[in-house]
Amino acid sequence: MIRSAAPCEVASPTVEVEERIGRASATLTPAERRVAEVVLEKPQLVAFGTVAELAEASGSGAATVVRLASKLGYDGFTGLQTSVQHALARQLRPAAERIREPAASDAIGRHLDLELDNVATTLRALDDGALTDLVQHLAAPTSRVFVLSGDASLGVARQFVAELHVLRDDVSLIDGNDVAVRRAVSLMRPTDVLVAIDLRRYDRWVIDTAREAQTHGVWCTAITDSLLSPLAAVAEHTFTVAAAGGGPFDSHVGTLALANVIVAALADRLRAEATDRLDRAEAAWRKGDALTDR
Amino acid sequence: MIRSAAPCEVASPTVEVEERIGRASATLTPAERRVAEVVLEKPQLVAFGTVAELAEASGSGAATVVRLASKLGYDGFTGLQTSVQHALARQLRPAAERIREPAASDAIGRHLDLELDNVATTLRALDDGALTDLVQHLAAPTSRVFVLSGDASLGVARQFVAELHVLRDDVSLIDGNDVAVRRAVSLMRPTDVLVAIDLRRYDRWVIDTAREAQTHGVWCTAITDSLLSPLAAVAEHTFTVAAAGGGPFDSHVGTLALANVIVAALADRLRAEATDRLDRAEAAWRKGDALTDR
DNA sequence: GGACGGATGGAATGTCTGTTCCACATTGTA
DNA sequence: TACAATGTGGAACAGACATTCCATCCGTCC
Repeated sequence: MIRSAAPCEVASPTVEVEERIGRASATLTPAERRVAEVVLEKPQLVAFGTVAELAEASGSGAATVVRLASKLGYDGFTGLQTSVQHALARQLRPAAERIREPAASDAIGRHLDLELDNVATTLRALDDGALTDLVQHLAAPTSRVFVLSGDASLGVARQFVAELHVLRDDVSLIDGNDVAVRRAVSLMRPTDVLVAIDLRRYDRWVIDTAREAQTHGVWCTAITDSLLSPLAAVAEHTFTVAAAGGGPFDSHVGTLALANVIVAALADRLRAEATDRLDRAEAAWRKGDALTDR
Repeated sequence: MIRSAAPCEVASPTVEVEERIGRASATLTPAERRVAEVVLEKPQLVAFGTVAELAEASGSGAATVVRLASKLGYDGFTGLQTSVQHALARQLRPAAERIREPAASDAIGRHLDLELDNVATTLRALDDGALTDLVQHLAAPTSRVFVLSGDASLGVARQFVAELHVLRDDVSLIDGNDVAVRRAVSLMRPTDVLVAIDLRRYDRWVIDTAREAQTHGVWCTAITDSLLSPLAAVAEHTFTVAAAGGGPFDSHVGTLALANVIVAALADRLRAEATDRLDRAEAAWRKGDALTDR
């Protein structure tokens, strides 16, 4: 049987160092061995710590630490530390960069990795408290919900609006020419809720509109690419999305995944009313025979 | 129902730092903002690097880096560095604790699993030959491209249309009332291309419209949930998508990922014309000062 | 039992890094 | 246009660090 030769390339934090320690383990003195054990068990201590800390953790002297590093073939402790740092950095790289290394296998696979990373990064960064707060505002029966989006994400925003609108009334997308947008904003009330969606290379009119809405006392949330986004400045909560694209455009897959979570959470909170609305829509479809299974 | 208070301790690489940057973002000077961007994008540089390196990476001086750290409330750069180190160390805690991540009993984790699966299933099922063929038809300069979508996926379809339209002319979404739709179909020609998007509980009008288009000799492609879909019957190629949703609606994350792949492939094939179109759009935006970085 | 060799940790040293201060540039304003 | 205020980076300074050297200790062999 030919076993695949260790396909798991993630490996432990310090492949390079482990190998050198294994190779030299026979020639290590007792004190050096204690240091080596700590290096293997707590790589962070090597990556972030100092010679003195590593010496204390292993119950030895600073000189022993440096001697071990030299014996392993490194240029002093600094060399060992650099090696461990590189290993750790490689392990926690956001996968978006990891992909470009292997000379891009097939196009579809590259997209797959990219989009998976977009979804994972976006949803892992999602703060539960902020989500709950947003949903609470979206669920308020007295509020009206407005969605504002840059041109690049307009389709996804429309998808978001459409699904929100199934769950509750008074959901609208702010869109159209300058006159229409300004009118819409001028009619906003402090009880209203705004969800603004825009990624870097921000549309100026979106930023301006969001700012204007905030001055009207509207409760704002931002879905954007960074906490340094101008949208974040006007928002109570900011949800950051990963949007690395394999083509000429940003990918809004992460944004849509986030939208799905928000919609699902809102549906959960509005269960009673939402199911009623869904049932009525269902009845209307059935009456008109609008849907079919085949 | 008492919601579990979501202890979810995973968090993103630098939750602490991110929060502080978001809070202070309004008071940051231009140079400080550049530094902050690097801090958010490359935490490793802060954790492993020095003030000088961070200064160079952000194109600013060492003093600015230290000032930013102080402004964020840290005790100098050292404090900022320590904070990032702690965050990174938490993130890469080996396997033992991270195994909980994919399991995920909380709502967000459930969505994460679902959406990852949607993307993976959809793109893994994507046939390279079919994709190439579709792109070839989409790239034909004599063809006109029509996109047809069920109501549930209309937003994603609009996103698809918008991006296609940046790459080439004559792309339109078939939408509107029955009269408008029938007129649009009646004017179709055998050289045209139709991409029909609809998932189970198919919209009858979408199926009918697609069939009608086919009788006009239009080259049809289906993006749907199954090869048994009625859309598949009229299509030259059928791309199946996974759309399991955590809420009351289907998730169109997989569909959007597929759309991204198609758009990217088309952009690749139309490189010359597409970049020209992108450049002209860019010039127009610049002239009107429509986009901004902050 | 004494002397030798290696191992070990403490202290001195020189380099590197973070911090602070100040002169210069840049922006906004009268 | 001139002035004021703020932003900004270079240079000096002080501290921390890795490194090296050396005295001490322990085990071993003669």
